[in-house]
Amino acid sequence: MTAAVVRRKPVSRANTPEGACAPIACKDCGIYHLCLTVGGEVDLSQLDLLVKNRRTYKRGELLYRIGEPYRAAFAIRLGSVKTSVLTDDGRVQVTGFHIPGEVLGLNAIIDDRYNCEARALETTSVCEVPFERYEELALQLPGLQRQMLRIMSQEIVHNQEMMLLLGKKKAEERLATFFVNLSRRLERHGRPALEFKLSMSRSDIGNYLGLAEETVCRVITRFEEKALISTERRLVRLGQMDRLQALARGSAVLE
Amino acid sequence: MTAAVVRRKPVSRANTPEGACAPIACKDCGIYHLCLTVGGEVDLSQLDLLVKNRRTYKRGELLYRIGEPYRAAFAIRLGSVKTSVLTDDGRVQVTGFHIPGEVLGLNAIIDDRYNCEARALETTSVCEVPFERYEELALQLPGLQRQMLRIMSQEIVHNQEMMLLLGKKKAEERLATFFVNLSRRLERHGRPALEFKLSMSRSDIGNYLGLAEETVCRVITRFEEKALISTERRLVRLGQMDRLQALARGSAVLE
DNA sequence: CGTATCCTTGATGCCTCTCAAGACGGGTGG
DNA sequence: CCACCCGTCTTGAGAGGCATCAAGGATACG
Repeated sequence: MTAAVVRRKPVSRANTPEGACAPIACKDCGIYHLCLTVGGEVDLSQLDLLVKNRRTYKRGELLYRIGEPYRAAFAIRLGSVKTSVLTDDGRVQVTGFHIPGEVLGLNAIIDDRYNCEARALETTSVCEVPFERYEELALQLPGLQRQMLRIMSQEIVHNQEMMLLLGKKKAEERLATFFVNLSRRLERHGRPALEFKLSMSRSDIGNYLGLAEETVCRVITRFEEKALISTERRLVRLGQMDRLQALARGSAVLE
Repeated sequence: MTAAVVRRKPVSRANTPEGACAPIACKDCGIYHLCLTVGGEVDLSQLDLLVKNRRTYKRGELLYRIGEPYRAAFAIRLGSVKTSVLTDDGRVQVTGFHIPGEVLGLNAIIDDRYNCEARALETTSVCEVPFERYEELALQLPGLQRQMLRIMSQEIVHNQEMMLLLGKKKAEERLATFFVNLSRRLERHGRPALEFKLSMSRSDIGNYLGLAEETVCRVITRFEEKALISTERRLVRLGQMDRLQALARGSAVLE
């Protein structure tokens, strides 16, 4: 199974129909990316060492904890994961939500310890990518390094955007930004971008956005009153993306 | 000059007396680190291509802007720099302050464009590190890649801590965290850690911490009343580090 | 069908922002 | 060398956005 995936030929970067987007071969699946860049350059059998285990985590299970010795990076095939950091007195800050096709845990490669914790939001299937031989492999596969840098670079950009959001935006702008970004990422991974089911609770969203759970509810209600979105529990339909985007940018207010 | 620096032999990581800590050779200077890891492995003359220009920026001058094509990374020799990101409607979020011995602009290597802007807070001398030949060099210098990953990894950790601060901490905890962290970094670079001069304004600090300038002033005043610190304009003396640290952790309150 | 979890809405209070004004200090030009 | 000026810092008063506390309703799961 692993070998089959790894030896898959690089394909064009054109849009893939959703049906053809099997989790591990998805054009924007992290693992695929990691493999794509090295394909054809070296003996691909080496890559069997990279993608080893598949595993499923149940809702609430930890993929890794802060400070835990590095085991592997994780490419999500199905489900979703939240990552968070902690204060010494127990407060939690959710730092990100991760959907199929995304990779997490990469920056622990250098530190040898995870610097945040990751918890499955629902039943989640991942590829674990043990990188114990990372240093040697990197010597042979220059493209691998580039991919690593790219993924970490993206994370830095995301974190900077979050700092901007947490430091400068109002509640409505934060929620609008959240929906717009989630929508964009779903689209990038070939999934419906205007109607989807949230895998995280209002409480998680609030924690992520630096808001109280109740504030999240109230803002969502306001959005519904203005027909920006409609919701039913965790099912969300984005009605007016343009106005949402304007709100997210701060270039409009919800009059 | 450049060659001399580059060909410098690796030295022990023991503490260096402050006097011996010339900016570019400082044990924790970013450039030194970049060079250290590659020293002795390859033809060092290659490294002349890495560290090319020295340049001085005046207070308020931009090192680079958001979206500008990648020119170089910057190792600060003397002075200080702030980095910030912008909302579309012009709001600014300061994402970091950088002191001598630290490197910035690295993650633009992959994107080919800077993802934040950097501005000198005072007269600042930097080494510009043009990485146009980065990809080739990385092939020959595996240690270089590792250093890049380490620096980016540190930035991710810092950003995560900032998200925690911006999302969950109160004004007093934020200021305490700011002073403790700055002190730690100054110490790491062999400078006085309990008495120093801030290069940034109250307004910059407030922006960085997600607070209004006035709130920064008021909290500092409160700290002085409790004898945690003493200040005179931008000169700061940390009087009770233990209590500051307790505040920063959230495991104490300013009664 | 009961129970736990999640979501929603209301009332109240507080932390921090905003607006305002004055003090202080450093730099500059006469 | 002094006086002026402007940026920065400080403190006060008031307002507001969001957190907190509280309670009821909806949904999923065993």
